[in-house]
Amino acid sequence: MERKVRVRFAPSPTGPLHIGGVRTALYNYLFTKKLGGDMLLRIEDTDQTRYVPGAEQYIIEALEWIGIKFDEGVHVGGKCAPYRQSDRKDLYKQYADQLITFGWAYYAFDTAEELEVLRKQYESEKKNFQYDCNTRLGLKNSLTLSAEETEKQITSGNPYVIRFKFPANTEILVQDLIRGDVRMDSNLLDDKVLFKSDGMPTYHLANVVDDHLMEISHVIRGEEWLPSAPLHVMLYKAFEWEDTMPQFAHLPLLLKPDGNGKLSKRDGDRLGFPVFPLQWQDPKTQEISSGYRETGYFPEAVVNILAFLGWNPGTEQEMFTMDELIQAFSLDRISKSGAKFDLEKAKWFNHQYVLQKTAKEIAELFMPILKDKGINSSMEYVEQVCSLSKDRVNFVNELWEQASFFFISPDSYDEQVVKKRWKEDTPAHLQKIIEIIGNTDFEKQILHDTIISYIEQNQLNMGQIMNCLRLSLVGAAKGPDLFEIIMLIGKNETISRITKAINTIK
RNA sequence: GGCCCGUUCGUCUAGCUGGCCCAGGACGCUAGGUUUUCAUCCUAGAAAUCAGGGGUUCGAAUCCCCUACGGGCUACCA
Repeated sequence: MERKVRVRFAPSPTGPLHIGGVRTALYNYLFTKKLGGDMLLRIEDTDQTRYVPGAEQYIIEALEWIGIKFDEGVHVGGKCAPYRQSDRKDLYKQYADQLITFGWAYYAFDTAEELEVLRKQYESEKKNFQYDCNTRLGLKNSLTLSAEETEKQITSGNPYVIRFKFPANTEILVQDLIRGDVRMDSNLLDDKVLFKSDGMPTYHLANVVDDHLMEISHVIRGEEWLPSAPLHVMLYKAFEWEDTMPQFAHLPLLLKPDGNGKLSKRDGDRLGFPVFPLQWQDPKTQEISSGYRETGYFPEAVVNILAFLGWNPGTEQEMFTMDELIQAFSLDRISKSGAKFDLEKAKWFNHQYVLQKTAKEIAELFMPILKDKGINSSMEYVEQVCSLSKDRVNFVNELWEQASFFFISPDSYDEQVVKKRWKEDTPAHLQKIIEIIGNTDFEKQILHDTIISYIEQNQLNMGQIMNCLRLSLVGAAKGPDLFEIIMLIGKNETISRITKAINTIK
């Protein structure tokens, strides 16, 4: 049976979406679009205690920035609406009840405190407590209580949860598109809570019910879900939805570049690179975490970086547009082991995109930064500056550091260069050059030739004069072609800067 | 502790159906070249005894087993 490909990205609004989540969304997107399928955004907010205001909006904005388009979802609607689990709350109970009716689940009345005591007790005996087929018969639930007692507990308003009843002695097979067949022994699995005492389903129930109702064909998610995949498989079986059970693909995790462990939200800016797509301010602590967007990464670059963290096309091509990625993507080229984020490579990718963009595109992004610095240059001028300088930076916001001299005369001069190049007779020669510039046609080639011939005629050291001239105009030994700079800043400014240098240095 | 997943240059990885691999590419690094500067760019180089040990085989990074290490999960969180 050919089924329409439908995937979903289903984050919890517990804070800013972390970059690993963005990658998961991206892989889902690439996969489904390659196959002409649908992409849905579902918000899994079944844990009211962890709800963070603004997080949902953040997720939507981040995904939009990165360039992932949704066919259905909280923000765009669709035939399976609503797409927010809290708005679907009333829907889940009947499914939990259905499971109970058919003996796949049971009510449990043990309080969190009671279970905690049990866990402590087991721990002190170096054992591990688990609510499972070995222990459930000794606990307070509808399996051990009589029907009347169970009924009484429920009607009297005592809090209860609904747990999945894992069958004993069963081997559960999870067929993973990335990892192959994974088998687990049902005796080792615990009876997970499906329905909480607050009337909300847990992830496991809501996830399976919604994926079924939304006709999801493939579940592509992080590897942290692999251990609970057997439960999900069993739920499909219990609901008799096996025919349309989605195929699973568990993605390798994104690891911390230093040390070990998976990259977490907590890592923040400790590692020198953002872990969030967009900047985020914690509504409670006001603490700000940097984002890729604000740091200066292009969304295309982030997509390219993320795509290569755990996947590769099998060719030598490294630069990919979103469309190219969609064409090239396939699940079987995803690696199995976790990937560490490489900051240097990330910068290199961004640099490649700076290179690719036109001076005009870069200028448009540089303009606001200039405004911030109090510079009011024309677009034409900024564009020319960018055309000369953009290849030298990884990020647009590094342009100021690299090209500020195009806008303001240097206030200081690199001491190293002064020490090495600025000699007794330098001012006199520069004075001559001022004259040359003043009296020669203000044209790049002519100016160049005239100054060079001056140097040659006087048998001067080329580097000496040229470097001092550069020092006067730029303030340091950096920047593009000297004559390009002169042409751009103009005759008067050039002369005034040289004069200023002569009067200032030494 | 238990269960599950993983392990090729510092990093991302190619290699998956065994010989073309004394392991290829990219980032980074080093050295040259271009640029009279810096950066870009170009070229070259160092860099993995394919986690270790056993098999299978004429032949293994590639197949099997064991061990070690790393990671994930083990909540009325997702």
